[in-house]
Amino acid sequence: MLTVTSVNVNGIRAAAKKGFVPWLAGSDADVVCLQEVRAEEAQIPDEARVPEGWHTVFAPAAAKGRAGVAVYTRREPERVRVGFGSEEFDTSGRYLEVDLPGVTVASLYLPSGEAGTEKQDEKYRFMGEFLTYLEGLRERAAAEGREVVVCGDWNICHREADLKNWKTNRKNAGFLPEERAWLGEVYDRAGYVDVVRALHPDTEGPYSWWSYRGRAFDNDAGWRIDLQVATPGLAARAVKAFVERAETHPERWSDHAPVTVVYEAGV
Amino acid sequence: MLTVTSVNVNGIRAAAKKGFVPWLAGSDADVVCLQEVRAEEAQIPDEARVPEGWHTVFAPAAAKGRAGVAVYTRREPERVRVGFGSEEFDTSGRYLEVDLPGVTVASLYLPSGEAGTEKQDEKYRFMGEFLTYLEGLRERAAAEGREVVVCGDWNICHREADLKNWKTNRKNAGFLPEERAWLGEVYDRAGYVDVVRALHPDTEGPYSWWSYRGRAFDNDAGWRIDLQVATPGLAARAVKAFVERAETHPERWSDHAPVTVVYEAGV
DNA sequence: CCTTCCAAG
DNA sequence: CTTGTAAGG
Repeated sequence: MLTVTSVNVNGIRAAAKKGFVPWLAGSDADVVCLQEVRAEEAQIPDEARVPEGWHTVFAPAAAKGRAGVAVYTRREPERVRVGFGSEEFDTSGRYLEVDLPGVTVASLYLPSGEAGTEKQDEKYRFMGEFLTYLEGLRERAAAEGREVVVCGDWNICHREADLKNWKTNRKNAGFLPEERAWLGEVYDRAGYVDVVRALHPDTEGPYSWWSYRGRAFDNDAGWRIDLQVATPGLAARAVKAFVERAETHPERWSDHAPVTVVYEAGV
Repeated sequence: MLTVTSVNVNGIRAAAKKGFVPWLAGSDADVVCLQEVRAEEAQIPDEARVPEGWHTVFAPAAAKGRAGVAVYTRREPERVRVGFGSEEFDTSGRYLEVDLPGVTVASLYLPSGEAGTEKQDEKYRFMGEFLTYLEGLRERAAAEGREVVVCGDWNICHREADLKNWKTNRKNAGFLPEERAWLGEVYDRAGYVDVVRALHPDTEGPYSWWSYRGRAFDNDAGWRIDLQVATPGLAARAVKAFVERAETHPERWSDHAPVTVVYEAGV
């Protein structure tokens, strides 16, 4: 049994003031992947940086207050790798991998982009390099007999069922045709599986992000952009998946909600 | 009878959320001079911008979110003047004058400075130009038979009794020998009177500003930098002066407290 | 320590 | 609308 949670904390310092720490203390997960930590390790309060019972590794961005990913594990990782071999992105606080027995777990924070701007070009550059990396990762993992799951904020919805207002967002970053096609490549060409969608093929959402603007959260006008993208062998072991909307964290300590998957032990 | 209050609000938008509006509603003053408004008029909520029963005039700074002075009066002013004829400072949101029958009331926000930096040079430039202006103002007012009071945050303490920690602040902006000497010139050469000190010659303070850092307020480690500097004829009419420390505005909607003087009617 | 700004999301 | 940063105080 392996329980993995992914959550974009939107600033761990702000989240720590609003309920992240008790949420983590109550979590049953074996691994928690964080995105948008937005702090250097030294700036994070102890309760969040070295919580009782967890090993934590951080990959902050070179730019202060930006991006930053982390992985919290109950057992110490066998190995830790920062970045994915990209000159442009390895110091941008967007990718971190840890090896646990038989499985590699990654925390990814893909650039959010903005249609028609240089930020979108950057997102496309990241996507290009990262897809190549994912293919190699799957091959290496297969050769070693290990599974992989890339958790994180992918900042892309694949299908209409993945966001409430898909019609009005067809020209917005996160649901552009090129982005959707790319995510299709991650599944069809690189051979990964969107675990939550595989378990819930016919549901709207479940959304994991709601804008702070307007009444997005109250209207459940959300996006399913926080994904667990796994190798088929691991995906086949997924027995349960859920998103913690307001019910379980009513304090709303982030604009994203935690996405959890329970993976069975053997095959 | 003329009651005049001066207060540095440290951002009128923040102050308005913390109690400035009810404080104003409960004020007995005829004139209230504000400093550090830190907003353009359009950004100020109505309750603070056009409060019931007041006429308000604003002199914002060209730089957004900086400085800014205002004068609130119960009767409409006869005339309003922004700045004091300085090319460098007239758009800096630091000086505003209104003429009321027989008396000119000004709201001043003197640069705070920082010892040994360009900011201190700017403060000295302001002080130089402003002293010249004050001399001319007193002469013109005398010729017209009018009195003058320049209310505001002067950002200088004249004497040791004007700040709690005078020993440790002798090399800090606000209590530098040159600044203290300059305030002496305002009194001795330009002929103005520090009204609150004239009424309370032998008291420590009363302080009107306490840093937000550390426990300055709780320890009453304050500075008396918010002054009413008047022509001798008006100063002679002052019958009462007080600073509203925590007692009367426990919400602490600014790091400064209002300084009020009651001036008798005739001479 | 607090209030603005701005960029980013 | 919220998070950081930075400057200013």
